[in-house]
Amino acid sequence: MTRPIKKSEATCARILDAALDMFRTRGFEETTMRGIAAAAEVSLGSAYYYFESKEDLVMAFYERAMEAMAPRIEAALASTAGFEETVGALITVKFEYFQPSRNFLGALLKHAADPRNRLSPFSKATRSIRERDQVYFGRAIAQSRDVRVPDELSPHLPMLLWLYQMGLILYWIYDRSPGQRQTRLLREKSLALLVGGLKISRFALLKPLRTKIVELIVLAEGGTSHGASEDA
Amino acid sequence: MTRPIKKSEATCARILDAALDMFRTRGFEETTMRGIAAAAEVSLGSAYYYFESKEDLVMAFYERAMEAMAPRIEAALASTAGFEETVGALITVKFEYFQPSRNFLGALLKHAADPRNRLSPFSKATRSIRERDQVYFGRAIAQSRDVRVPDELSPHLPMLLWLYQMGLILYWIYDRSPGQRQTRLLREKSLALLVGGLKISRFALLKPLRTKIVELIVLAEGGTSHGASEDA
DNA sequence: GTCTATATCGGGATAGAC
DNA sequence: GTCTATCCCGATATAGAC
Repeated sequence: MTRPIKKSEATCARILDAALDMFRTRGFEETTMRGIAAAAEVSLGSAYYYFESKEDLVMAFYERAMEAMAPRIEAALASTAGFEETVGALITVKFEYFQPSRNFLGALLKHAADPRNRLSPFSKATRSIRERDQVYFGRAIAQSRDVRVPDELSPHLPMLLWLYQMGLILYWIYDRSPGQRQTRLLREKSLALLVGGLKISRFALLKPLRTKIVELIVLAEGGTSHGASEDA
Repeated sequence: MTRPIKKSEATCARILDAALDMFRTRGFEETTMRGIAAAAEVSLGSAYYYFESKEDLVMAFYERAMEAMAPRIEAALASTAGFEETVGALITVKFEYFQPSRNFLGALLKHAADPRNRLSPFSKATRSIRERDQVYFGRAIAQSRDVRVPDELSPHLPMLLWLYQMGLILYWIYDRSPGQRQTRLLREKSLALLVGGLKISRFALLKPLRTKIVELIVLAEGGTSHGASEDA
């Protein structure tokens, strides 16, 4: 209790390290709990003592990833570049960090569509991670001088940008072009188009369209579990 | 051989019926092959004799669904209503048909995001089903008199409408509002907005924007496995 | 050709002994 | 806290009844 490093912590870390390593190299499905236990030199039962399920190990992976990316994200936000560059940089951090785990993420995103699945980026369990990431986009918007977002749209924009990022990541995971060139192109072109759209979204002429779009966004958000009201 | 109804067909149908029933009531993961065999009153071996895997039973479900919906879809296309109504009717057929299987579809869509998974609506295995459905949307476009789609956009529109439909279905599956009211609202409003967008997409003023969007669509299609070139 | 019974394997998860 | 033994399930394989 008094010592900072207990034996149990070391065991726990050893299991997690072994798991993440195998997840990265072999993927999620291919990695077995028996394999993890063997690599960590503990029994199967011990592995389950520390992590209730294979999914729990994935949650730990998410947490670690967000922690590791935080300083790089701060660096991206600290630069004085324009809005498009800053958002592009935020997204690039993710792509670079997840590059070695691309296959693993692929296996994970099988569960992505189901917000009831703990591992889904839309689940309650991943909520804090998701919100932390959306706050980064919010800061990019707040500090940008070259793009002024209409007031009705701005409360939704962090979420929308995050969603856009998730779409890109999904595309990237299944992109089979060499070096995922296709995703890079799509990322650049779509971001330019998106920022262009935001810039003209203030035009008075577009007011009715804008209103309808915001209505739709509010409506869509209302039906999700991570919206304002949580239960049902 | 000569008799229309062979014993094997009856057995096969019994297994499929039992499976679909259990899928609907209990969900995909919770339904076991042993359970299916027991409900169909055949041995486990027999179940595997007719269906190579649990996934095969799901494929049979898809096939059945498309067959069952075909006449209703034809009826929707036969009406002389406008474009928005016709597309709305096409989509409504799906919602009504899949209503009793909503939970089951939820379990399925765990695999949806992975185009390499056979059960994914984006997979090679489901390709013919997907294309058949897209053709329906193509017919709705072709016969519509109130909406003229720009030439650059029209080859992509059946796919885009199908994708839009899939998005709505995904939303619907996880919609927890009573009677999935939320989805109905979203469906109506988004379709109106979409058709409105299509109508103004012909304006000469929007030509540069249109070009960029089409470029983006072509780019995105190029990276998918169900695009023009199939392998890699 | 149709079907049963049964054995086997790999893998996630759990119970209970120590 | 750790391990062994066990269970369940999907999947495969096989031998043989009819």
